Amino acid sequence: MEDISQILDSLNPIQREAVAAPTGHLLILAGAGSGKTRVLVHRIAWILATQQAQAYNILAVTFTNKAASEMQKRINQLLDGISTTGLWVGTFHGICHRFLRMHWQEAKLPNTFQILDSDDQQRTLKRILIAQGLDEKTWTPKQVQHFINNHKEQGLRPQHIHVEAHETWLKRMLSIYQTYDEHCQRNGLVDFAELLLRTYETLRDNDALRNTYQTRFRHILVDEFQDTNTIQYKLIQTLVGKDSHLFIVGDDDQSIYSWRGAKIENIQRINQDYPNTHLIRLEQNYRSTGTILAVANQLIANNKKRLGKNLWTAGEKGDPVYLYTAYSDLDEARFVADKIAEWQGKWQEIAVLYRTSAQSRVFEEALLQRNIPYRIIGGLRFYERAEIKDVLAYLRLLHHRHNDTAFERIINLPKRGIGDKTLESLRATARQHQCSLWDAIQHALASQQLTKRAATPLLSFSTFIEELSQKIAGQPLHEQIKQIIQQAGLVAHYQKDDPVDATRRQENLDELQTAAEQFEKLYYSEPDIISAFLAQAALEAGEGQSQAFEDCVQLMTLHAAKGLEFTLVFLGGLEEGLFPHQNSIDEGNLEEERRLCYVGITRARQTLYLCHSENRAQYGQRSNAYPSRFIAEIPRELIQEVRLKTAFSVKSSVAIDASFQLGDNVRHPTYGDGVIIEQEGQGELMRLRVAFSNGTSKWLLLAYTRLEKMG
DNA sequence: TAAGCCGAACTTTTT
DNA sequence: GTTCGGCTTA
Repeated sequence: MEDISQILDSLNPIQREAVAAPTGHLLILAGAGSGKTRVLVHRIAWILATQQAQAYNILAVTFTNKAASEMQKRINQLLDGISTTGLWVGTFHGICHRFLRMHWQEAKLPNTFQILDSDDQQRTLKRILIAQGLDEKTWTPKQVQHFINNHKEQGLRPQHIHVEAHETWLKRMLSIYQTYDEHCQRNGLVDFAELLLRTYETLRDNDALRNTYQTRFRHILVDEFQDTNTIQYKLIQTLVGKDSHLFIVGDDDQSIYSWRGAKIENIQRINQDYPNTHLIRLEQNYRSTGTILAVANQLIANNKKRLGKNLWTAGEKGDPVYLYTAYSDLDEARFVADKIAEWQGKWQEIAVLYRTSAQSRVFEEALLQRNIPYRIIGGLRFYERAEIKDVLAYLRLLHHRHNDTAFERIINLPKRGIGDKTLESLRATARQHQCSLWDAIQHALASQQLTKRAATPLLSFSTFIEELSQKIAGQPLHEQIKQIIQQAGLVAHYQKDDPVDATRRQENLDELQTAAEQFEKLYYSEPDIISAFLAQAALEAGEGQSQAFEDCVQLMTLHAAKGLEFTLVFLGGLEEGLFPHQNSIDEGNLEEERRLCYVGITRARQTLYLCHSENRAQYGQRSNAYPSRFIAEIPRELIQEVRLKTAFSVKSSVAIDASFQLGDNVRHPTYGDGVIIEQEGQGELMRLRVAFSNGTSKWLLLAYTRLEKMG
């Protein structure tokens, strides 16, 4: 590239220092909104433009597909036509998958190995547990899944785990782990954690291969390093050769995934493991107002375990941060929705953030009532939807008859009269012959031991799959999918199963065909497009819903908000027990909750509303709630409390609004709208009987209730 | 075999 | 208060 300066010109001095740093290991502590992605992208462009290395020598790792594609896109923009062929940008899992596809022999995998997603893994484990005759109450698939993934993420195989003779629980767990691994190996299945562990082990044990990659990757860039788990860090360490340079970007204050195995210690360990690492802090924030940053800084300063960092901005102080004390969760939602309704800009500039997904419902209802379009981020993703997984299971089985996971999913979908009894005998046959369930059908039919009632549907299923397989052979991917949906009669099945959901499912199936068509266009040169498509479906589960409604208020959990920014942010449910969550309080994990709050606050560009409620319905129970300690940790002078303009009674206040009269329309934070139908007593002892629109009526002591007088 | 009823659980979730 | 999964009944 002729114009190297263009890569540096748009950066501030510290960003420039990071981007143009001489080779050597670098740790960039990048605060929220400090231009983290920008620095990563410009660093890659800088390396290429100054010809320190070829694209082929660079590896850039991210945590989400979104971040990876964003980075790839921005690199291409910046380099404007200069080839980046050979550059590896992807998620840990994506990169490991690629590696294992290339080196399946060294990794001791079949070249047709399939990825087992979380759901498939759980189903597989469930079958193993049942096969071993274990009590489902004591040995839940979920618990076992957690145990296995947890150990794989620490790089531990069953034989590495020390067990004492008396530890029966652990012994049994290890034996299940072992059985599961053997099952996967036999059937060419690789779960998410295995992608990483297998790659690590292959590189560790194969000197030639390791040397090749260590020599190749002269620049290894890692984003969101505070989120790496043990095996991910080990993998990185294995890739670092004597001429490799680490460029690590992270923010210890934004580490919010310890419950998922992320080790915040990794970022603190870098200096020990690579003593010559140069540390650079990016503290200038380009996102939020001075006040919002002050609030964030003050809050996070309460954490003890920090590398330390203070965000600042050259911009304005801006609005104060608002605090609204709601009477109930409904009132909180009403307030938020009313404020949103006043908004002059685009809906998509607004986010409502909360600690738990269950909180979204009241916000949804309030927004729905006001006809404000919204979108919930997170939840079930496209390729995780049952109907999508059903079709993909057919596709899998049609191309790999011995895939038992796929087989189990669709053997009786739609209903073919093959029930648990028949299936159980098939499983037994499969175990006995050490074969797949598909082959077990042939054995079972040949042995003539089945009743006619069981044999007939099995035979027709087997014929159906064979015929469909011949029919779709050689056809394009989207056509195969179309045929599967039609021939299997899936639409009719969903219609019968749940007529209300059927339309939505149908739409998703159409979407799947479109997605397949797009995939074909993009990867037309791929030799095995079916496998590639299936792998992508597992690794990149896609968005929750289509992007059709672009301009929407965004509702999401704080975890889902990481990395995003909005002009106007509402942070709801700041209550003890909810945020910080009770479990975190009990586990003494308050610092992570505080970081989560810090993440939430730093999402806001211009205006931030903090909300808490004095009363909240949870698990169908209504109870009192107390303001979160995080509110108390923010200096009062940075906060402006919001009060209602309408007449309302104030608990323990001197002035009790006496303007309530018979017949007045009122609103109660918990019970909703109503009319005053009786009145007795005076002053603080005044009691009002209110008939609510839900049909109930209640006596309310004015001094202790929170009634609002309506127009 | 399949539909319907009842009891238990319930933070966060990417790959 | 909802959802999921297991158990019972037709």
